[in-house]
Amino acid sequence: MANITEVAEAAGVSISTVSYALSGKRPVAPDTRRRIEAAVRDLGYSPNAGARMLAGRRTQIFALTEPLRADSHAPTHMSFVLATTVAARRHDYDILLLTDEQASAGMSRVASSGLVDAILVLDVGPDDERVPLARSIDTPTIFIGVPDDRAGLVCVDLDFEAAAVLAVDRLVDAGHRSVGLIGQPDVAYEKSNFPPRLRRAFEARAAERGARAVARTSGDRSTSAAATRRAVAEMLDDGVTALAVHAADDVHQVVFAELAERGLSVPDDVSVISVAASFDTAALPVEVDVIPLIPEASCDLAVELALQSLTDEPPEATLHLIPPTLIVRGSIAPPRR
Amino acid sequence: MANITEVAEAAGVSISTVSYALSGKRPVAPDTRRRIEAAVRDLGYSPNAGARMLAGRRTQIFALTEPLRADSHAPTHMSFVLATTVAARRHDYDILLLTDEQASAGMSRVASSGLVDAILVLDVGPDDERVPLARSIDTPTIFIGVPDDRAGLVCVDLDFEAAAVLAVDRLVDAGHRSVGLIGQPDVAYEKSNFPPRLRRAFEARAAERGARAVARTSGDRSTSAAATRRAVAEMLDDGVTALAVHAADDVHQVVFAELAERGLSVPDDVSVISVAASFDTAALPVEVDVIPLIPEASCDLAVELALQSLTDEPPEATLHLIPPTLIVRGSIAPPRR
DNA sequence: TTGAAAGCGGTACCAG
DNA sequence: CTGGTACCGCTTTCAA
Repeated sequence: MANITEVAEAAGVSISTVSYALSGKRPVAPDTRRRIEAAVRDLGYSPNAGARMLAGRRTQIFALTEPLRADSHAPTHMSFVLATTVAARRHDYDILLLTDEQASAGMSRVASSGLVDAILVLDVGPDDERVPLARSIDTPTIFIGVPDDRAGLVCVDLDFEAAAVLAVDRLVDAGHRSVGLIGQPDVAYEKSNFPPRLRRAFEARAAERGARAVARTSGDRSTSAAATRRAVAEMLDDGVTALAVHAADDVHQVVFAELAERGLSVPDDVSVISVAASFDTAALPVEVDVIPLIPEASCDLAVELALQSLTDEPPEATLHLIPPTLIVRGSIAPPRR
Repeated sequence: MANITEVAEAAGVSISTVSYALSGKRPVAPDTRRRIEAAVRDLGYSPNAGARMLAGRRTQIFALTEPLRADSHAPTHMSFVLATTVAARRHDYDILLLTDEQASAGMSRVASSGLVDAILVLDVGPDDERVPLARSIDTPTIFIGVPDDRAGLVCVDLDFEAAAVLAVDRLVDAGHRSVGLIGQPDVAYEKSNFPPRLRRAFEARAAERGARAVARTSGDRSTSAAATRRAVAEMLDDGVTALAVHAADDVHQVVFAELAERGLSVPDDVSVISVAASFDTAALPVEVDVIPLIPEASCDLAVELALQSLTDEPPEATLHLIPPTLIVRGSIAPPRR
């Protein structure tokens, strides 16, 4: 824990020169710089965080609020937390994790103490308590996800509507006239905003294209396997020839298991497309076309926006949509009959 | 973002009085205190974090290093992260999350910049790179989990050996002479330290008690269902009459599914005990005796130790074991024949 | 019971 | 290209 004075002495320069050599905000003679760098290395110096926060204008810390509710899907949430952390580190930022049930308390605390430069909000609910709070504090706040009322907020998200449209179009273009959507667990349609957004767009696009759409959730967490099997079975009996799956890893597994048990192969008997999956679909037992939800994409953008909001040209307070992409792996074919 | 000077002016006192009124480190006259508190409220004041870190001796931040590897079991890790955060908040501490692949870099950075008061280490591997680093920095470090070489380290963990002994004793006391252990996924036996510890103790205790022990892993992550079914089947065919399960939620589900398919009921045909489960076993389809691994217990203790290491009586650099507890739900009975 | 003032360790302005 | 120094906002002696 050496300090800047010791570095300056060791290098035989003033502390301001050390500061400038490190920040690069002023030119420093090459060999002066070398001496300083050597001293820094020898002493294992890194600038005191508190002093920096106080004197400079930046804390180099972002808060990340993520309720981590028990009913949330852990792997998905972890990917987002991880992606955010990695993105932040790339810009020399650390992540302070706020998980308090009363997320608002944490947010106001870090905001009013100036502990963080910006706040990133994960797991955004339709009627999120963090929304009004974000409007009341002066620490820039970026939402990764979209609340119902997003007026005045900076939000980032995959364009779920466009993803649904893309999925429907792929299936209808291949000739399917009756398409099914295996959705998220029931609870997700209340606690989150994107599942209904995707489902609505799915149904609307199907209607536009003159196809029939059947949507089912994947039940509740503990009985999702059974509910999913039933949904798949009923859809197939109902004449559905193509499935879009908007769900976690395990639900995909169950869908394929059910198809296999019925002796149906993909894509010859049934077409399948995975929509907004945030896990690694390449590890599934069947090669499946996918419109992925890439946590890195959302989180990278969110971090960029957070950084930008610290400049004199803050980002527009609007929804920043990430266009969906399609990875083709051959799970879509024309319907059998 | 008012500062202490504004509060002092508003209350008509000096800044030192404000400071003392807030910290309580010096008696303040009742009505002086009231005026200060009013000013604090009116101005929405909370002390600047950077200034506090610089002037005081505490940052009120703990770092939490958690690799968040892709092959790690997300729900389990999330419980630990959450439990740590909650425990820390109870003592007015925030958590800075370090997930870098090169976990060491993050640790040295926060240590040498004085960003955090202590470091909490999660997901500890047998030969963890954070072990030598912890020895080289002067920021107190607490391991939640145990590396192979723990000399000089403060570690916290469930007493897995005692848990195994307790499980074996329960089963043997009930009359079982041949007991099986359905273990963690293969990878856990390389990447972690506790699965082999538990297994060794299980086998050793069985031998001591004159019982036969059969241990199997739950295969690799993607094929764990099949591997688990096979393990259960083979054990039963092999004369095992009681199963100890040391694995995640899904593996438990598979075990019960396999037993049900064979028409075996718990505990009449087979006894089962869950060992070191960190999820909610009450939600399982069968009421099962459990020796739980309680993340809150480990994390609370770790936070206590972290706090204590900031005092002049730091905790002993040793393994702080948490004694196992048994919850009886009626899944153990004497063997059938 | 209260106040004045010396740091804590940087940043960045003002000089040279 | 480099040095001196006034802050940043708080904690904590030292005095009164």
